[in-house]
Formats: sequence, C-alpha cells, structure tokens
Amino acid sequence: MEGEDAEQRVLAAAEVLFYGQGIQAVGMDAIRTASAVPLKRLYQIFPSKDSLVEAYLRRRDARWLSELGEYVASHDSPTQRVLAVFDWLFQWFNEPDFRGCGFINSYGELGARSQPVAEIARAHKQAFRHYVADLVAAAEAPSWLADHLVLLAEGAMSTAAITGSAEPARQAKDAARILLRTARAEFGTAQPDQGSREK
Amino acid sequence: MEGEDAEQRVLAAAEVLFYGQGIQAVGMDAIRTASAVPLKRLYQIFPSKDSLVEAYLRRRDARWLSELGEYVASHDSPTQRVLAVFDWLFQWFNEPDFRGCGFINSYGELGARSQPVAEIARAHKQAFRHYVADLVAAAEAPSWLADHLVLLAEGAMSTAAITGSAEPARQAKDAARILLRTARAEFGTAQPDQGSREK
DNA sequence: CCAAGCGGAGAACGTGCGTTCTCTGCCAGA
DNA sequence: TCTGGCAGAGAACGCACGTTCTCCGCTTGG
Repeated sequence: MEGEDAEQRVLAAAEVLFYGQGIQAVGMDAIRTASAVPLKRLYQIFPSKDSLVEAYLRRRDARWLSELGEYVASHDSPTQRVLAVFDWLFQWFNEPDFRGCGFINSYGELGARSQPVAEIARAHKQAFRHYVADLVAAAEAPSWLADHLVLLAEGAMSTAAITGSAEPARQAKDAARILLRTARAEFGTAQPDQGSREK
Repeated sequence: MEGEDAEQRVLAAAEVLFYGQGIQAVGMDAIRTASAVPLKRLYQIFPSKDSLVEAYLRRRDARWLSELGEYVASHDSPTQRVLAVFDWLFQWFNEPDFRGCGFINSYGELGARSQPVAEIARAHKQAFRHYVADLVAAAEAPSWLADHLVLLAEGAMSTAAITGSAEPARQAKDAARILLRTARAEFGTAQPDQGSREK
C-alpha cells in the first residue's frame, strides 16, 4: 500500500517548495510534479490547497521542535542546554536552503487572510517559548529570562534570513550568555551547579 | 497640477493595503479603488506592480527610520536614547493595524523570487543596525552591543506580530537594560571620550 | 477471455489579476 | 462654435492557478 507513501511524498514536496519559495508562489501543479503524485490522488489526500498548507505547517512545527529538542538533549548541564539552542540555530542558519522561520514567513504572507495559518504560527511560537522556559527553569534562572532568550532567538532567525549570514546566532548566544549570568546573579542562585558562578 | 497628489494617494493606499494584507493579496484594482486614481494614470506613474511595490518599500523604509529617529531624538541622555528605541517599538506595536515588520513580511513573501525586494529589505535592516550602532557608540558602549540590541528589537517585532501583544517591547527593553549595564561594566567606561575600544 | 471498475495523466473550466484598450465626455484653442 | 486631443471609467485580454473532469489502460474476478 503506497497510500501513506504518497502522502509523505506530497508533504515532503510541500515543505521544500512552500518553505523555499513562499506559499502563494507555489502552485498545486508544482507540488504534483515534485511529489510525482497525480492531482487526483493529491486532492483525495488534501481536499484543498489550504488543507495542504495547514498540514505542511503542522508537520514543520513538529519536526522543528523535535530536531531542536534532540540537539539540546545531547548536552549535559542545564546551562549548556540553554545555550545549545543557539548552537542549533547556528547550524540551521548554515543550511543552504535556510530562508528564515517558516512560521513568521507564513504569518506575514497569509496571517491577515487565513485564521488557521495565524493560529498555527501562534501555537508554534508559544510551544517554542514553553520549551525555552523549561530549559531556563532547569537552569535555575528566573522565568523572565525565557522571554529574553526567545526574543534573541527570533531576532536571530529574521536577521539571519535577510542578511544571509549565520552570524546572528553567535551574537544571540553571546547575549544569551550575558543575560543568563546576570539573571542568576540577581536571582541569587543557591545551586552553582557548574561552579560557573562569577562575581 | 495634481500629478504629485495622485502619486501620494497611490503610495498611501499601497502602504496601507500592502502592509495590512500582504503584497500578493492586494490587486492593482484595490489600489485604484483606495486611491481613487484611475488605472491609466496609475500605470503612468508606476509602470508595473513591481515598481509600485519597490516604491512602497522605499517609502516605508524612509518613514520608519525617520519616525524612530524623531522619537529617539526627543530624549536627552545617550543611554535614554538607546532605550527609547524600545519605547518607540512599544508604541508601534500598540497601533491597531500593527502587523509586524513590513520588510520581514515582504522578504518572506517575495524575497525568494524578487531580488529587488530582497535587496531593499537587506538595506533597511542594515540602516537600522547602523542607526542603533550610532546610539550605542554615543552611549559609550562596545559596538557589539548594537548587534545584541538589534536582535532583541527584531525578535520583539516578530513576536509582537504573531502574539498580537505589545509586551515583547517591554521584555526587549528589560533585556536591553541588562545588556547595556553589563556591557559598560565589562568595558570599563572610565574613558568617555570615544568608547571605541574593540574586543 | 471478458467485463467492470480503479488509478494515472493531463486537458478543461472558472476565476482572479496584471496590464492594455476602448469609448465617452470635456476643455483648449482657432 | 467647431475640433482635436486628453483624461476618466471600466471593459477586455491573456495568463496563471485551484479544482474538476475525461479518457484510457490496467487489473481482477468470473
């Protein structure tokens, strides 16, 4: 049974094309050609372009967070894990087809017209924030630090996309290190945890 | 002669519509209706939609930076000026038709297809970075602080757009305050003079 | 070997939109 | 007043694209 296979091929094609060129710039014909799934079958699986777009975003949301989580989990200390987020961003920005955050892009393109798209983007960013907040809590830093780190990460994505450089990830990591250190100092962290407590 | 007037009306309509709904979502007919400029005249002024889009972006670039500059200049001390950037963002985010950074949005929508759009977005972000760098230099902080503050500002724009809240501007300002304080402490602000000591 | 239906390939249809064209009325100058 | 052209309003054109339809070959059960 290749029904599953066809759906996966469509989603894979959609992700590459929608992310790489923008959603409105990609026609269903391009999806068909790239996935080698006939239009009839394509419309059996996804009854409209809108539904395919939503599926694309949901899939990307899940993959993005799981890849980030996997990378971060390979680090040991809570502090390292917080900073690993920015190392992962650096890697991502260096991928040749990096073109910014797919959710910010989709929101900018369709968010004003499509409530589902806006909602998925919002949910994705909220999930990311929660994930960072957990890392921050594990590193025994105040919860507002998570907001600051998220802003740095989001800014790095946009800036890296437009400038075409991965450097913003490094800059964001530097800033994150300073904020993390300062936050814990002000917070009066009882547990040094790494012995990396200065000042 | 109302030739000038027609052009201004077209640009005003284009800014509201393109920014508010996305570029591809707005047809030339909508521009015509909103500006009350007949299509014939419209195409005399802007020979194609692409050229109108570019004019829209260039005008928005100039206005955005000049409004920011005006607000910031109304503050006295160099430190206040640096932080005033985030107050201005807060005001902007609270405007009812705020929908994120028009350049990030345009880049996400068209940057992959249109080199001019990508170039204008890049130039805009570079100009913003230079502006912040000047403020940072005046506040006698190390130049890398400008990169950090720009990331916070960009992140605040995206996050405010997607969440629909102006709160990110406040969070970014808090983070900026910490980074500014820390940067000057580490930098040893003993010599006010130029503050141009690197790394 | 036959018939019935399923899946693939792409043509066809309707709509929206960027751009151009046509028609109509108005005003300048003789 | 007459005429020549200009500007406005919107129809028309061509194309792209989302969605549906048609045709055809293959398979599968009798």
